[in-house]
Amino acid sequence: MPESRPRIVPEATVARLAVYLRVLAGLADGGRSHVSSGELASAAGVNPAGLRKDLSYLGPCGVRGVGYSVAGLRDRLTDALGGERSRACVLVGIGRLGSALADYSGFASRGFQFVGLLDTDPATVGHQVGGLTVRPVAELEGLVAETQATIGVITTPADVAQSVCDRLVAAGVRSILNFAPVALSVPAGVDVRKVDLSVELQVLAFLDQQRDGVPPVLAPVRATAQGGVR
Amino acid sequence: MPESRPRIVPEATVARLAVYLRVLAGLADGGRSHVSSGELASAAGVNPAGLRKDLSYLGPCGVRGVGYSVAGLRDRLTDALGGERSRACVLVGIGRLGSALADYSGFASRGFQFVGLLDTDPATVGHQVGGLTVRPVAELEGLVAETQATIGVITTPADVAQSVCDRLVAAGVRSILNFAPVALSVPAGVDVRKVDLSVELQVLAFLDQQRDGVPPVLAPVRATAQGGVR
DNA sequence: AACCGCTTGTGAACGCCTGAACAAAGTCGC
DNA sequence: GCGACTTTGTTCAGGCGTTCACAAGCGGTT
Ligand SMILES: NC(=O)c1ccc[n+]([C@@H]2O[C@H](COP(=O)([O-])OP(=O)(O)OC[C@H]3O[C@@H](n4cnc5c(N)ncnc54)[C@H](O)[C@@H]3O)[C@@H](O)[C@H]2O)c1
Ligand SMILES: NC(=O)c1ccc[n+]([C@@H]2O[C@H](COP(=O)([O-])OP(=O)(O)OC[C@H]3O[C@@H](n4cnc5c(N)ncnc54)[C@H](O)[C@@H]3O)[C@@H](O)[C@H]2O)c1
Repeated sequence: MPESRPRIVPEATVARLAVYLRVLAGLADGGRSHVSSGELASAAGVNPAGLRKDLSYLGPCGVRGVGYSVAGLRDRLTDALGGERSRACVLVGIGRLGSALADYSGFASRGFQFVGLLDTDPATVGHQVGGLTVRPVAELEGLVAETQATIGVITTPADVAQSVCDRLVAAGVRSILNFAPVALSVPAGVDVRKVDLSVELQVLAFLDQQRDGVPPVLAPVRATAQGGVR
Repeated sequence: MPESRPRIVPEATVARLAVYLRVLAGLADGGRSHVSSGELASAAGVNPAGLRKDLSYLGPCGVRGVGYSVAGLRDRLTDALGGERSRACVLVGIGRLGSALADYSGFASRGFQFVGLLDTDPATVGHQVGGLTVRPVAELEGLVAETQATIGVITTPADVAQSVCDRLVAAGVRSILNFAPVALSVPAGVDVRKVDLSVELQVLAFLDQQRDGVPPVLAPVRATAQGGVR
């Protein structure tokens, strides 16, 4: 059996692999059997050469002169990104954003299943959201242990996000997706990814201003003499 | 002395500047007058040297031996990231996610104001969300022209996201924040940033699997790293 | 069977960003 | 006023990621 080489995959590549996988799933539904790197790259919004390099981390996946087998590549990517098995997620903070996430069907189709919704607000606890009943946050530890959840999603206000994070980690969760606008500190061995929507808007505002303001005036300036007053 | 010329600022740095700005706002509310790069970096979840390098793109901002003036640096960052003026945003697709965004108060405090909410669903149009009335998507062009909105946020289903994007661009919007899981194609001069939550979960799943699969391989163990997009 | 067109896979150059060390500069104590 | 301490701003090197360009390989065709 040809052992697949466990090369190191850059994190940026992993994120793009997930995008390729989604595009491939759509192509498979459309009945396509083969696809070229150019077409796939176009649909994913990336450079064709970069896409081929990304896929090369998984070893040879395509057929030269033909392209990639849609179903074959899809399965390969699925396997590389964590396999078929469904991953249990707990969601803490069932407010406006948390409710939207809990109700979203797009996660389940990718193997991510919410197994617990937690909140402190008595007015929220007991409600049915996305087929689950919101439970009091006191049950967090028991829920994680019981369901073996590996992913925790934090959609609480910022001031309690760190304490929620600490409890999740202590309960055994090793992957956290954080929507609260704070930098969480976690022990080594725990991964945190942060989604910061305000930052996204602010970056857009900056790019907008830069475009109008002083566009490409001093792009290639390589002035090494920084001492002089400008 | 002439105003300091804006050097080329890497986009990754811009995103972090927005984070620093938020931390500084919190410190200012707390009454702090000065802060060191170490403390600020800790609160933002980055390396102190990297933070100083980021700030150096704006020219000298601090006082050696003392640190940074909280209010001074906050104002400087605010200016660098697009000024004080409030930016008008239109939100298309007032479903679960769109409603959560429209209702969120955290954007207004950073100068981003929703001036229009658009949807096609007759059951949604006319409803009051976040102080605004949802209007039919047919009014998109008129609304953008009238309000001079510069930012468009897309929270529609994926299959109509491209057409919505095209209409926004044609109406004059030059910055787009896209939550739909598709790669939007836009003409040059228009900036798109994409938020893809499924990808975030998939990356976490990959890291989780990698950790369990081949533990002793990864040399670079980062303590409290916070992912970025990058 | 051999050629030809097409597409993949990869090597190497380039540019960007990150992390650490060092020098400049300002303040506080005396 | 002066020294020493603190903290910034900058420079340097290293790693990572992206892009280009081309050789290698496969299918179809004659
Ligand atoms: N809604 C958005 O569009 C948006 C955008 C950007 C960032 N965010 C961030 O996402 C987070 C949630 O936003 P939201 O709009 O849903 O807020 P929200 O107030 O609607 O919801 C927060 C929920 O967390 C619950 N909660 C509070 N303390 C808790 C605790 N200790 N344990 C468990 N649950 C607790 C509250 O009861 C509430 O239901 C916030 O940090 C916010 O800054 C939201
Ligand atoms: N809800 C989530 O947690 C979540 C997570 C990840 C991604 N997303 C993505 O965000 C988008 C919205 O998600 P959602 O859960 O809010 O979906 P939703 O179905 O609740 O809302 C979509 C809204 O868009 C409106 N709409 C449809 N066609 C339109 C058009 N042509 N013009 C204007 N409005 C139109 C619909 O009437 C509806 O109100 C989807 O693309 C989804 O894939 C959502």
